[in-house]
Amino acid sequence: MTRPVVTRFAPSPTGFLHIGGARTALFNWLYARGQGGKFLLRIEDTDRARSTPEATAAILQGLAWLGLDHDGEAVSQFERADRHAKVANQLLAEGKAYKCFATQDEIAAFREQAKAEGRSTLYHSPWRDRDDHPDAPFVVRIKAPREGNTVIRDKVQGDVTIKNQTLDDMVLLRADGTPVYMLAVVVDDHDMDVSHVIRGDDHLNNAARQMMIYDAMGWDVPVWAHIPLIHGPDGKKLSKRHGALGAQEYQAMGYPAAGMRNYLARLGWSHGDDEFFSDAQAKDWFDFDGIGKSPARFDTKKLENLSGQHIAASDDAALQRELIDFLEASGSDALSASQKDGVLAAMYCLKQRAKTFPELIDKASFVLSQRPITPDEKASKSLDSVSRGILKQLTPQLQTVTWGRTELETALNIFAEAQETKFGKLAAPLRAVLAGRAVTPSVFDMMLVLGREESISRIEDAAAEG
RNA sequence: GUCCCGUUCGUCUAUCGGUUAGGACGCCAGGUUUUCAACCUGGAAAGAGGGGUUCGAUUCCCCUACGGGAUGCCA
Repeated sequence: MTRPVVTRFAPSPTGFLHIGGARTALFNWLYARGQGGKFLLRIEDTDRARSTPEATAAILQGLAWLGLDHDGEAVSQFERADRHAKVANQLLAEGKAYKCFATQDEIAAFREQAKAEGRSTLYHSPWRDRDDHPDAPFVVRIKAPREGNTVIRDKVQGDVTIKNQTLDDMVLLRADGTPVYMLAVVVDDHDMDVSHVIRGDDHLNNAARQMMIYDAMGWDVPVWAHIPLIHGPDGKKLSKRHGALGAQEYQAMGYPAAGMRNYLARLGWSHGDDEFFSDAQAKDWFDFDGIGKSPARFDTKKLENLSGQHIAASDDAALQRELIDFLEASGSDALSASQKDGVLAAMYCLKQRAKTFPELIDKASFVLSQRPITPDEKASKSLDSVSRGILKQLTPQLQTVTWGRTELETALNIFAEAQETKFGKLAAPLRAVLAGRAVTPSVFDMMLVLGREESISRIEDAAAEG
């Protein structure tokens, strides 16, 4: 029996979209999209004290940037509290759960003592089998099995066996009647028809607890896939101390979303020796077998490399669009129409050597500069006297951005013909540019002008003058 | 404390009992290049430790060490 594939990403809105969360979302998205299933989003906002609308917005924004589109509306877990309570009460009515009147102080005291005596801190409520119900606040606890084993059939971790005696009668409903996370996830995942639960392996132990609820309700258990967490460069658990870790920070640093997706997918998952791949390939290849079991560290250098490859492989127009979006998001001055045109025209060449959008901007400085351009002193010093002279002479003409490969090729031909003259030496850098191997603001600006029809006579004049 | 998971070059990883342990990023050297970058060639670099099982272990089992997670009326 095969259920339609439904995955979900269920972050709690207590902060920005963590890079680890982003990867979890990506895995869920890749699997759903690869299997022709659905990818749902659920905001786990049952912790009213820590959940904020700002955090929800940040998470939504992060997912949007990464292009991880979800199906349907995002579900608010908090709004489903009544449904969760209903399930708890059903369990209560069926005798599968019970009211526990133990106070938090009592339990805390028990745990402390148990710890001091080196015993298990597992709390066994005396109310599990009592019928007398005092008129006092209570929580609803599930009756956990005390014998046998629970085996989590995990697609990543394999079969993990948990002894039921290590499971406690976990709380389902708090004293104030609100549902607890463990209950909420199970009910929501069931109600949302989630077929595959792909999440961090910090939930591996929880799966056994959650299975108690599935069993008690007679529901089908989803397929589990607990993926290892991402660690910081020092191998320790990821925390804010490691610096920029939110998806938004990486967006702000100018990494293209496609590169980020590729990098994140490759972190902890592999498909043979494939390193650089497209979304289509990732969706096609993604499987649980390729997921490693050990935590991976975030490596900015590799992210940069992959980002550079994605920028280079991007469609010019799409890249221009993304660049404009990036500038907009970063609050930079908007580009003028001619600057946009110039960037687009230059893209074929620019994209070959930028790893991030800021680098792309940097390489495009000759296009973005205000005309006329004042020759770069430092750059022109590296030219020989003749070239410098030409550059100086042509400076007034450095006011156009209408150029492209055709113009460059024209210029190259001119230089090739002038091989015997002093201009011959400029043919090399020109060829380098055409081969996509070199570009500098000064040289490019010269070329930009030299390639123009009306410049030819000037060049010839200059050549004649020697 | 108890329970669960993990451990291959610096990093991400391949290997599903027999390989000179492969690739990628990074690094080093050389080449190309009017700068930077890019590019080309080459190089250094790994099975945590100890026991088994086996003709043969990185691979299977056990122990130890180290790392991580869980043990909440947090998610």
